[in-house]
Amino acid sequence: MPNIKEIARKAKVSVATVSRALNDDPKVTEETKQLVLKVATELNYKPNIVARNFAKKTSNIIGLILPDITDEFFSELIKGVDEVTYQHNFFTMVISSHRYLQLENTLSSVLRNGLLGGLILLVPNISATLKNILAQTKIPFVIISGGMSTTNYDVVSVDNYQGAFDLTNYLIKKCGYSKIAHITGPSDNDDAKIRVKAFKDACLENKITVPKNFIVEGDFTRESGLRLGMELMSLKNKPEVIFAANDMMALGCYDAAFKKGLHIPDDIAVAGFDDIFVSQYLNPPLTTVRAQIEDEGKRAAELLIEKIKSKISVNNQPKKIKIATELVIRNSTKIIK
Amino acid sequence: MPNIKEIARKAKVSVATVSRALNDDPKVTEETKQLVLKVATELNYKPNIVARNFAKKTSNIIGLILPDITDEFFSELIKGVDEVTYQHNFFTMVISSHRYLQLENTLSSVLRNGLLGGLILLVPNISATLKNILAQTKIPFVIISGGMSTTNYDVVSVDNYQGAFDLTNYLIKKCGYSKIAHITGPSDNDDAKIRVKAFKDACLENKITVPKNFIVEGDFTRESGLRLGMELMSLKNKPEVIFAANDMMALGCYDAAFKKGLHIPDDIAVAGFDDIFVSQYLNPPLTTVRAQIEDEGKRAAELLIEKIKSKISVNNQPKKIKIATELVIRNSTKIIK
DNA sequence: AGGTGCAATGTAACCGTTTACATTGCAATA
DNA sequence: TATTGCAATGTAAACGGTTACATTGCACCT
Repeated sequence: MPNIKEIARKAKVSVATVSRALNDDPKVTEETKQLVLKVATELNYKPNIVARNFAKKTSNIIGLILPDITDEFFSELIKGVDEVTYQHNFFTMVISSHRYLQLENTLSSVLRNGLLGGLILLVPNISATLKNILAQTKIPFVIISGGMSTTNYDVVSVDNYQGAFDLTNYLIKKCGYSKIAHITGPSDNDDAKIRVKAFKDACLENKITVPKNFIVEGDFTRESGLRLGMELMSLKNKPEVIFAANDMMALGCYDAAFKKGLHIPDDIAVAGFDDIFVSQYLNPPLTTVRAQIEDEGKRAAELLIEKIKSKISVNNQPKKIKIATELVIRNSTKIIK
Repeated sequence: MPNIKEIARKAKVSVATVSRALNDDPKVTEETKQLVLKVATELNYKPNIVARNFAKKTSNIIGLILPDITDEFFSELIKGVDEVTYQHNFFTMVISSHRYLQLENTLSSVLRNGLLGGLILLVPNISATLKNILAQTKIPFVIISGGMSTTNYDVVSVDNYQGAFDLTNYLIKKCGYSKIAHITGPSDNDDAKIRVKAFKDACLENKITVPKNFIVEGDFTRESGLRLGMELMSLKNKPEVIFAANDMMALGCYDAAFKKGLHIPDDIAVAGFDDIFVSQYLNPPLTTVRAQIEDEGKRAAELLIEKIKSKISVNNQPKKIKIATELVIRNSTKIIK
């Protein structure tokens, strides 16, 4: 396995010159650069990245920390991240936080062992301990999270507010629904929180009053959608439409409607958020909100690499990137007015 | 950032002793080991993994090379791989081969730059150039691929044969279908090839003759399923059931049936392979074959780590691991006899 | 007591690359 | 011609570990 020493010998120059030539240092003559490159090619030389990272005390590996659960978004996200990192000669390392409690451990060791040149962190919210850990680290990072509230960080997030607002607004203004319920996500999840907020704001703006028992807390699972959907459909004065904070819970509502013998959208309408792959194939197809997840990954990676390359990040205004959403109207809701 | 030199100073021992203590070398006294560990903890020491990998000329990073396309399996696969690697103190690096032509390039540089300690390679088939590259590499690898034909490699694969055979057999023996068609995957895809083989064998064993025009080649996309489904359904003597080589093409057949005004399963039955998430929600739910993809990732990672740790792999008999499949019977097929 | 063997620890080379600093040699200048 | 300055290249230290080899000192043997 050839190294720069060998190239240096063959090209009759010093290792420093070889290193400089290979790194396009302007201080080396075009002539010697060509010579070095020629010899390197002849020897089929490949730089030892570990040695380089070690010497430079940097790394061209970007860590992508994912929550424990498997999610169909992840492969899109990973694809987006990897595409950008690859273009910039970086690598993508996927790290699942295997138990949530271990996230902090995993993180604090991974951040300090020199392996990573940057970090993309996908988290449901930013805990105090997490803040602590992030405060101590020197390597640049970007957070993918619903909450933009996290004022001091660079954050990429789906535009939950716009998406949920548009959908709610559509249900009220275009469809004519006035009895409208919402199944929220977990109360500690930033995405979920913002969707509730947008839902409430849209109702308020349209002068729709929402009874307390029309807003119920789920946990993004299908089971919770089923359970809470049953509850809502069992009310004496039941809603005309249920807006579930994600498609998975909307799916649970389909199950609930089936159990109650209710027809969607005639007896009860349902809408979701995410536009997971299955949604278009449901019977009826689900009205929902779509976000470009692959794009989210790309934007996060671009932002991170920008930070890595220009180390001025520190005192800069933190960047907030929102991934636009798009209303996807299908047949689980209808125009009733 | 503390390093072993600092620990050595504080503990009044040499760096060699520190290194040994941290690596659980039996040659160091329990007493000094405890002392070193105590000091290390006090200093909140984290080993520099890059330096270690560099010194040992090994790496605890496992590369997972994925094809360009986004697939819902990938996140399951990644999860399985990462879970195992994590348990063994390895990391998982995901590398998408961004254009198929670049796979060879990506690979040959990645294999030689010292970054990876092992490789899991997901490929539709093993080309000659790929064989060449793999022949030259020193680092251990495992292939995830449909074809077990690849005799000289360690391979983990879904048991395509058993799955396709069982399904075909079920359609004939249990359901009583005798006019049975098959939409294959791409002819250069090993998984697809084995599924066809199993389909034919099962038909043969049950003395069912399949007309030539009942076996048509798709490319695993929904569009090809639609197109070929239309073709098959337009035949004068059309099949009673279509076995599509994956669920995506089965989905296309649903579209085709809808266009032709045919009812599934009464006018035409459909079966698939993979049991993707959407299949259970189709109308009617799809009869198909399921494989444990996460398990596939785990097995591949386990096998690879075993190879890495015991470097005797070379002259050993190559390991062939098959991931069992399971018949999933739903309502897109029915018993007609 | 002196020698032997071995367990515990220390010393220093080494991994491949980068880079601060030193050196060289040539062109421009007085 | 001697001096200066700078561009090109060279020398060697440094990065943080691991490990071959050297050293130490103690227990055991004769």
